[in-house]
Amino acid sequence: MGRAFYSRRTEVVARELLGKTLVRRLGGEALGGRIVETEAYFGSGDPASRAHRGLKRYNRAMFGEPGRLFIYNVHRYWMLNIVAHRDGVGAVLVRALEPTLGVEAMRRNRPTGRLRDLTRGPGRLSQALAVDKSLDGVDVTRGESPVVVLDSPPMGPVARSPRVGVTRDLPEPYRFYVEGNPWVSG
DNA sequence: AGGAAGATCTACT
DNA sequence: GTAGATCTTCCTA
Repeated sequence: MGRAFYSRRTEVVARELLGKTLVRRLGGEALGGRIVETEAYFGSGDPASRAHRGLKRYNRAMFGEPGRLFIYNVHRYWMLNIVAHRDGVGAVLVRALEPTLGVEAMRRNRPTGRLRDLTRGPGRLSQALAVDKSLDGVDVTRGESPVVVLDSPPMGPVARSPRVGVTRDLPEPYRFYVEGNPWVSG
């Protein structure tokens, strides 16, 4: 997907990323899968957002060019976001994948019994794809990047709900997911 | 230098 | 279904 795809309202991009294929290039292999769950986060008006209290060193990617990764830590995990906004500030948290590529390599990164637990949830997904802060700012619209997003056919009915785990949410629901998909968290 | 928060996960019961 | 671990970053002193 190109720059124009991400240069739209954050919630539109969050909705349209469902079904797309997220690919992580690692050691000559391609790992990843179909995006089945996302959330939209905004700028100063969003109390749950990392951008809420203004520009810091660690969140500068979120204020920048759409189509770049914004990686940030919570507890001991890394959250993978793609910067997406038209006016203001925003990013889309990728919360879950249905694994389709490099399953063996992902299991090496994140040993787990159940395939279902491989990429269900933002922390698990980042472990399986070996995502950490070093990928902050990577441009996913460039073909040679270590993370890219490929267009893919739609997957099924989309539902929305309040965002997961946030202490202070917005009145509108900003979580989007593919209804009934086993890799959706929660 | 130390404390607190946080968009989580695991391992119990 | 709930308690506790764990780590990066920020804030205050």
